[in-house]
Amino acid sequence: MSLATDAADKPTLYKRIRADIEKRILTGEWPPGHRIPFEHELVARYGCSRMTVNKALSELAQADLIERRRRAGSFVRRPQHQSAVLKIADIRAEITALGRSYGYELIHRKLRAATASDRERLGVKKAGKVIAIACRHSADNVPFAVEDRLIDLSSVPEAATADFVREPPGSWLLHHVPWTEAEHTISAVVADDRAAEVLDIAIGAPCLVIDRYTWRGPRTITAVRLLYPGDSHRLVARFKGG
Amino acid sequence: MSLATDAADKPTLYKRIRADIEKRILTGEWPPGHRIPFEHELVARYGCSRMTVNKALSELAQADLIERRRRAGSFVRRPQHQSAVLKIADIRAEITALGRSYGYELIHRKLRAATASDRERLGVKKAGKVIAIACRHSADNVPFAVEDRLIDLSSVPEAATADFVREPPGSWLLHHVPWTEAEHTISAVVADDRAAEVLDIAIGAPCLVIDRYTWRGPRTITAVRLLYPGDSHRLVARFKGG
DNA sequence: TTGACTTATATGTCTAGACATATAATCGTG
DNA sequence: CACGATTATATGTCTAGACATATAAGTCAA
Repeated sequence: MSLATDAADKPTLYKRIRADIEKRILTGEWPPGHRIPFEHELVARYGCSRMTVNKALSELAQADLIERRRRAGSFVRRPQHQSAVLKIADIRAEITALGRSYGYELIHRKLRAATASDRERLGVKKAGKVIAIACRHSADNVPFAVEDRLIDLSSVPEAATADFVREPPGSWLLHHVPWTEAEHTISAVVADDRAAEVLDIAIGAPCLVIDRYTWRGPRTITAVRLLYPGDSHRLVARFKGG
Repeated sequence: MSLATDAADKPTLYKRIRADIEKRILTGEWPPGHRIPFEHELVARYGCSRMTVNKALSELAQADLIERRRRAGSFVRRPQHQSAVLKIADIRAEITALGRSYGYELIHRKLRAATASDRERLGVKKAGKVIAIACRHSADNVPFAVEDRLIDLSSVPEAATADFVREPPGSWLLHHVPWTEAEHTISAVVADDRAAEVLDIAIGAPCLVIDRYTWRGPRTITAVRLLYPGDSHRLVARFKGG
């Protein structure tokens, strides 16, 4: 028999320290505001060097589980209910993850000079060209979401050469634009006649709306509105405690 | 003069290394998949020890900006659009932050033995007592949200002694229960007659729903449903890039 | 009491090494 | 060519120190 004696091969020491402290916080044994043992105390308790406990504490601080204050010590932070991690999966991934077949359909694609309302929606001042796209995503041939998108061509000139007939613009952008930042706004509306027709639902049915605004550095990339039938779609946000 | 040659007191070295790399990723100079210089190369470039560049790279890895692979190197990860930080503020804080006056009203509070549907909603198997609460939050005396909550008394026995007449249950729990985890589910519905009456909106108006399920370790704490008039409330989730 | 000054101390950062370990790449062999 | 064994190497973890620095706490004078 090899050397895996008991539980799994123990993780590294700093991870064990980190997990020990995390457990005491999670169970409430060390409530918010509680002062965690000083580094030199943990050094004594675990018989290791200060750098090792420092690494454990630094990671806990980066995860917002504790707060470190010079000369004072490290303290358990109070839970941040107001901050949760929202998973907004790529639509294709979301549908295939459910074991359903993904379908995509371009409704229209238009290249045009940015109108005033385009500029407002993209948050840019200068005139320029944009691509306006409407398309539909479906699962097992049932409409799943309708997408309404604007791409700023001055930020993504390559987009002019893509026709978006086979590949959804979201996936195309993901593969052609480097790292981006994004902001999502979630709201609820009732389906108007156009949405009702495209999604094959009743006029007045509740819909979940995600408006996603994406940019890189100071440059706007794209603004997109996704409309989901309210009874078939939910967003799940999980609080991240480490 | 010491060795701080140019600009202001530069941040610490590892932070500068981290920022340098981050910038190249953000601008797209190093696209997803690109191999970041090896630690020993960065050591040479910055003239520091390996621990210093290791700390910079470890933090970038913890922030999911890069991926580290033994023997292979460190690589820029592709943007994780599917993960965003959702701010779900405390309702009182949210309203007062808008400069409006906060109002709270208890509609009913009932202590009872858990019914089958209570147990299902809380995700517990054993019978026990619960508190069921309905209340309303308002801004400048206009209904803002209606709250429907279940508290598991076997997890939070002290809740039996709180009347929730002045203090909303969310805020009470925040101050009486240690660290918790939570899961939020967001969906859209139309107002039924009861919701329409409490929120003073039309029947059939769109509403945003947040279902929050909170627990600590294995113990369920509370399940709450918040219903917001769809035209007056939005959730904002910002992509966290580090 | 209050404000200015001093001191003690916990964290923040860094070094120049060390050994461990996973794995990409290479080499041999059937 | 296929596949197993070997090797090289980049990262992972750790040490025993060092000095820097912010700041809580104490000291002292106005």
